[in-house]
Amino acid sequence: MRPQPAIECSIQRTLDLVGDRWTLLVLRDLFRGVRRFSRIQEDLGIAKNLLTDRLATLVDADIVEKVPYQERPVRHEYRLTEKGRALSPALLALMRWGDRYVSGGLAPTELVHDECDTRLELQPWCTTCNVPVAPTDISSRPGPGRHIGTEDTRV
Amino acid sequence: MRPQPAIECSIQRTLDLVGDRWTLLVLRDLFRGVRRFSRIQEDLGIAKNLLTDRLATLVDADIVEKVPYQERPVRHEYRLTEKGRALSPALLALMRWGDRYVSGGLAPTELVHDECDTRLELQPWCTTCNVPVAPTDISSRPGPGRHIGTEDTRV
DNA sequence: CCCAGTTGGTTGAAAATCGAAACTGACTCG
DNA sequence: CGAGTCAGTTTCGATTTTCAACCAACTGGG
Repeated sequence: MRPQPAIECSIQRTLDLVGDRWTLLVLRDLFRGVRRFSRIQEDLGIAKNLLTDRLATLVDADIVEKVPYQERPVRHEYRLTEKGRALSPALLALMRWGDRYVSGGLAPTELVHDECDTRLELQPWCTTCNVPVAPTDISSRPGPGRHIGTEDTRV
Repeated sequence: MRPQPAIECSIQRTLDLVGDRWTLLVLRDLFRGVRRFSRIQEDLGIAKNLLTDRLATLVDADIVEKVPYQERPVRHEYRLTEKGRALSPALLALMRWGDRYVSGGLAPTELVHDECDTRLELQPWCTTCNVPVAPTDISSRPGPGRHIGTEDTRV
């Protein structure tokens, strides 16, 4: 799919799967509970052949599963797998960025914590210290999955 | 750019700006410190005319700025603006997802907490309860920036 | 001065992808 | 029986992307 493969980078690998113009929007709809072919198609205005194709790719990648919601005629809906649900931080991050920089700070939709009804933020979280981490307290280093050439990794 | 506009959603608005096959990869390179036209072009294997076009769009959107790094001949490099840097949580989230689900848990690059040197996670965080929030404990509701129709917002 | 090389592009044609609309097939409901 | 729904598939013209060639402004070497 990607022309010059080579680079070992999880961002690239992720975008190879979900980084086209429609896929993340399809996933957003699934997160929102819009799970049926025709509803997604209507909602996004995506061409049906493309939706067919994108859903098949997502099912292949085990990000989405196709489950029957009725017999005769057999009809399916598309549900996020655990792998698919794990994309929620990415979608949330894109949404919060859009809220702030494209929608002028006025969120069209807010995501809230069920228990206390406050709007969610997205933060880097240290599982050892059990605290949120500010951008200034972050460093990067090559991991076990292979090194990528860098010059200046600081933003 | 989007065929059926209508829907008021910050994810869609964000993806209208950065949601094509190359733009997020270009931004990743800028985060990594790869800032010059030819270096980005080589690194990604993107066609030059597309890179020209994508960079111009990013500059237009004030996500990237073009700054001269030498006179005679005048040569420019591309740098993230504050708006561009604010996309880091989104790229981080995509990276962590790729680490876990595409790279088999072996991160090519890790981001670590300076103080304790452990790898960071990126999680929705409730600033009221002061706890990380699982996807299943999230609801959505219309915000001040306009309503979008929803049925069942549960994941 | 001339020549090769680097950087940051532009141009144009071929190939791949996308979008809109028409069509299909399995079934239900009246 | 006929109309309608859902989930697609097929077709084909329009748009995008890729690939390769070209260009302009300058540098440094001889």
